[in-house]
Parts: sequence; structure tokens; C-alpha cells
Amino acid sequence: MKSNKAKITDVAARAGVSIKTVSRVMNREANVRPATRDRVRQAATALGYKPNPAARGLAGRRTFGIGLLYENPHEYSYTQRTLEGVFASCEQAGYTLLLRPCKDGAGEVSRTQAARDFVDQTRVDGVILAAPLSDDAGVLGALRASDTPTARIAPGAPDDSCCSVRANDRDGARALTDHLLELGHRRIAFVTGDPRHDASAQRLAGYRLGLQARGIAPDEALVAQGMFDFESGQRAGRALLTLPQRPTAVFASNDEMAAGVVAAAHDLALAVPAAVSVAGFDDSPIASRTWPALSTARQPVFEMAAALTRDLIGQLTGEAQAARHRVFDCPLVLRASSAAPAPRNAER
Amino acid sequence: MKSNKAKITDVAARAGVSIKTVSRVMNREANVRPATRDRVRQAATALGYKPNPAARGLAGRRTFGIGLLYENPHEYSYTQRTLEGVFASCEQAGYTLLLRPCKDGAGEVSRTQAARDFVDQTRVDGVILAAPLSDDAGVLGALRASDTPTARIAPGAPDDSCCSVRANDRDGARALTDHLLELGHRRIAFVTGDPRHDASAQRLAGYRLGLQARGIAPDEALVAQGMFDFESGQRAGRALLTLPQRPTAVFASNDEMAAGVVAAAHDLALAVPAAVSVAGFDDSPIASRTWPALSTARQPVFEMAAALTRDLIGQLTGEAQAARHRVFDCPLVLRASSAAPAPRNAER
DNA sequence: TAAGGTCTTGATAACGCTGTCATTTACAGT
DNA sequence: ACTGTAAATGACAGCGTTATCAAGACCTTA
Repeated sequence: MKSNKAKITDVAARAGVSIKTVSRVMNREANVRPATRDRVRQAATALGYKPNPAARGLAGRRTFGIGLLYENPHEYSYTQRTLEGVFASCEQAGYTLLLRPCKDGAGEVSRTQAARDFVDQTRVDGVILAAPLSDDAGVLGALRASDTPTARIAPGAPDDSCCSVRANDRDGARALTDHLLELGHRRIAFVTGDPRHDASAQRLAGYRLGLQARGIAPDEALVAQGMFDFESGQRAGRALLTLPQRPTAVFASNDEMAAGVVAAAHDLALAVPAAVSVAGFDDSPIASRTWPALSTARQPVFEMAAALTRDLIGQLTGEAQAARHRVFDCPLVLRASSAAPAPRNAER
Repeated sequence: MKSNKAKITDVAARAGVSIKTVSRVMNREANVRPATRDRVRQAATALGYKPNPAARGLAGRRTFGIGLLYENPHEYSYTQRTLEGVFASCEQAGYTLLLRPCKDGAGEVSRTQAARDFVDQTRVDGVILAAPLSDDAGVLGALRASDTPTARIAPGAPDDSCCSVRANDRDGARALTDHLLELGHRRIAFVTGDPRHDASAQRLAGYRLGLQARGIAPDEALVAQGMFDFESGQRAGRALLTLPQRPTAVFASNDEMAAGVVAAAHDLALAVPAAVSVAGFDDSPIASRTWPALSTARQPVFEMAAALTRDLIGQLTGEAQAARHRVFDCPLVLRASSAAPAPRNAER
């Protein structure tokens, strides 16, 4: 079966109309008589006609491509779920998904260059920026300079030039903290995340709010710095669990680090949750693969990405005007890693 | 900074040559005098000229796009690492990466349709098929019908119409089996993978070969069916570890399932590796996040994907002729989940 | 019935590049 | 210097769409 692709002129000839009319039908433009539209549709189907995207892009100065820029992640599943959400909305709207991973740890100059090259090379109609790229001044600047509509995932400072979406990190962290407090924990440690992500600060704030609401004085010795990856979680866990006054619970601000804390506990022969409760954040696959499985807050990554992409495409097609900012709740997912503290540790 | 993109005529004017010469320089064609080439390059740089991909695609009937088709995976990291490898080679060669995830569990008709739509919609120059799509007759047929060069990851039956790459699953599994045997294990259970992946059969074969070489009679009661995901591993682990004559080691044919086996062991209060050794396959991130961390065989996914993509692009550009089939070794990565069996269990 | 709209439709010019093929230039060899 | 061949360059026609704008068809309304 050789590829003798039908083109617009073939369809036009078969339907007995001009190519412009075929074009109108294919692009769902208004003001085509229903009878004509049907005739064209039928001809297109019969010939297996698919518009050539290159010709479309050249003449119409739009590519129907959406680009996703992300930094190589500590946690693969987050990116993958994002990608699935973006794809789902692209597919529905007839857009194509182009990818541009940026090396983690490359300098800002390199990220800026990557963004610039990407839009030059692909001429995508719009770009989606995953955190922490969504707060990268260089990348944002390059995109603005090239006049490419942009949408941001979990930006620190949403502004009205871009749609954005984020999880309600603070409330999720607050709820998880409350959960631990309700179990009876009073010495609750916290492992922070990569400071480049705004979510890190939000989750820490939620944790602090929770303690404050119970009138528990913040103890900075119980807050350890992590970077959202397993190793940093394990290090932080080891440090926290060997403190003279050991915490009865550790809340790590993502699941990856929480898994590290669980490993640290195992290393120290501390049973989870009997000796120490552990909680994470995200409900990523690892949360249900550690032993015991992690109590966490579910971040609806797929839904967030899909909604953001819809919003971006809405802007592209002129359906939507103003930039929309969505916030998604993070419901608790309670598993085996959290329980009431052992009696002797439970302060009254 | 408004987008007043330079075009080929601008560069030509500035360099004092015809647009055809600019085209030649941009495409690294031969037979351009070095002095001319430099002049053109300089003009292009000065104007910030980037060829318009749509125009290129239309005139040259090639898009410089590579598509990656995959099924939504049980294990996110595998896809993500594949993607990174593909991207690395694409970037180096100036190609763009387009993505098309296929829903897992969708019927063959739907996968075939997805492949067809994808090439129609994107007109990519070539497509890379991740397993198990690399063995999907419908998808392969659609790609062949549209005359799209294809490369396959881990195909069951490589044929000379496509480049392919795969891991040496059999030898890797054999080596891991030997490792367990050398530790003194004799009752070694095995958890198989998704039968749609050829790797599943290969790994099982490696396991059997290892046992056979030691003259150990195969015991079918020790082989449990899994599907490469955590839950199936956990189920299989529970079944195997509650056998009347419990195995002293369980070799799950990927890390995800091995993590499930570890969880099952924990559930049954069996210490790993004291009471039972566990081994996985892949060296995916989860292998170092379980507790204890998993002994496994490293599948060099990134390198495999990068090499395959290079081969495919080589075919596209006519540099390479014949389809190349690469096989990558899987070196052992020994961690804490495997150890000598407890004396009373060690059969002599 | 004619005027004045509003829908529909089509002719044709871009869009920015590569392919083809003719032409010019460079450089051996005599 | 002269010819012959190969290397270097350019003119120009597409590639398959969408955009522009004009024209034709079809209603209303007076």
C-alpha cells in the first residue's frame, strides 16, 4: 500500500467544491451550508484525507503543537502523570504533544537557551512549564520574547499573563499535620523540599499552621532540609531519628523523601509506625510500595495537567480570554505508616 | 521584542547569495565553498535565523520529528528513562520528539488506530515503539502501511525491516540465578512477567538455565505468574512464601514485583534477607528504595534508547543501510536483599 | 419589484523552504 | 592560452494549506 496521500484538491474535486470550502469544513468554520459540509465530509472520508500539518502550519501560522518543558525529575511518576494529563487534553483538541526535557542541574543560561531553541525549532502554539521551570525567570523571559502562550504548573507567583494550576499544598499539609496531631503526636518533625519549588514553602507553612493551631511551640530542631529525593529524605530521617529527644512522627513533604525516612527508620531498627509514624505527600506510586505503605495527601496530578492544558488551548483558540488559575485540593490517603504514638511517648 | 522572525531571504540578502545557497549551508550539504559557508553562517547568526520547520516539512517532505509510541506503563521510570534516551539522540541530531502514549488495556484495534492517527497527524519521519507495542501486529502494520520507518525496543522477533534494541534478559537472569545459587540457595522461586513482553520468557529461560546447570530439578510449584506490577508481585510473593516448603529465595523478574515480594515478606514477618532473599530485575529507582534495597540486574535503558534512536536517525538520513539489532548486557547490582540462606534451610 | 442585507462560495495570492536543473566558476591537463 | 570536467551557485517551480477579498446566492423588507 503505497502512500498516495489524498490532498485538499482531491477532496475538493470529489465534492465538487473549491479547496477553500474544504478548508472551511475541515476547520469547522461557520457559514457552510449543511448539505455542502456533508458532501465534503463524505469525500474526505472516502479518500482518507488528512490535512498536511506542515502545509497547515506554513499557511496558517499555527502548528497545533503543544510543548511540555520539564526538568529531569527526582520522581519519575510525577512527570509521567503530568504528561498523561497534558496528552489527554491535547488529543481531545486535536493537538500534538512535543517534549523537551531539560537536564536537571544545568544552569539557568542553559535552560533559557533550551526554551528558546525549543520554540524556534518546533514553533509550537503553546508551552506548558512544569515546576520548577514554571518559576524560572530565564525560561519565562525567552517564552515571552518569542510571544509563545504559556501555562504554568505550580508557579510560585501566578500572574495574569499565563494560566496556571497548582495543588493546595498548604491545606493538604495542614490536614496531614492535623491527622498526626489527632493520633496524639506532639513531637512531629518535618522534612522540607527543594526550595526552588514553591510547594516546599507552602507545605512547610501548612505544617506550622497545624502545630500553631494546637498551641505547640515550633521547634526548629525538628525541621530538616531535604531536596524531594529519596537520599535527602533518608539523610534527614537519620538525623531526626537520632535526635536526643526523638520525634514520634516525621512528616516528609513528599513521598520520595518519606520513603527515605522509612528506610532510615528500618536502618535504626525503629518500627514504623510503632516507634515512629511517617507521612509523605503526593500519593505517588512509591507511597503504596514502601513497607509499611505511606499515609499521604493525594495530589491529583493528571487532572491538574489536563485542566491546565484545556485552559491553554482555550486561550489559543480564543475561546477563553483571561488567564485562569486553578487550585486543586489534596485529599488525605491514610495508610499503615501512621498510628498513635506508643503510650510512654505520648505527651499529654 | 516583537517576533519579526528572519527568513531565508533575509539571510540570503545579507550574505549576498541566493536562498538556495543558504539552504545548502543550513542543511550541511556538500559543495559549498568554505568562505561562502562562513559568510552565510555569520549572516544567519546575526539575524538569529532559524529555518521554519513547517516550510521545511512542506518543501522537503520531512519533518525532523521522531515519534515515541508507548503503552501506559506499570512502571513509570522505565518509560521516562526511555524517553530521556530517545530525546538525547534526537536533540543531538536536530530532531524533535513527539509523544503518543497509548492507553494500557485498550484493544488492538484502538492501538492500531492510534498509530495510524499519529503518523497522519504528525507526519513524523520515524517512529520508535516501546515494548510491548514493538510486538503489536496492528501497530506494526499501520506503520508499514504508511511507510514510516520504525525502530523497536525489546521486540520478540526482530526482523530486518526495523532496527531494534534489547537487553540480554536471559543472561542477566541467569547471572542473578547463579548469584543466588552461589550464596547457597537451592529452593529459588521465580515470579514471571507480563507474557506480552518477550523479556518475560527470556528471563524465565535464564532462571531455568541457571538451575539446570547446577542439576537442580525444576519445580513448577516455585514459579508464579506475575504481570510486572507491584500488586501481582505481592500476591505471588504471598503465595510462594506460604508454601509448605518455603523457598529460601524469590527471584521476581522485575523490581516492581520484587518490591511486592518484599512487602509480602514483611506482611508475613519474614525478614529479608535473613529468612528469605529477594532479587529483582531492571535496577529501576524502586530497587534502591525498598528496605532492604534490592539485588537486581541493571538494564541500561537510557543507553539502549539512545542507541536505537541514533540507529533510526541513521537510517532516515541514509547513513546506515541495514537494520541494526543491538543487545545490551545487564550487569548485576548486588544490594542487601540477598544473602546466604539461614543454615537450617541451606540444603546441601 | 427593487433595494439592501446576510450567507455561501470561489479565485488567487501568500506562507518559507527544498528540489530540479541550468548556469557560472574553478581548476586540471595539455 | 584552451578545453574539459567537476565544483559552486542561482532561478524558479512547486510543496498543500489558509487568508483575503470579491462575487454570487438568497432573503427580507418596503
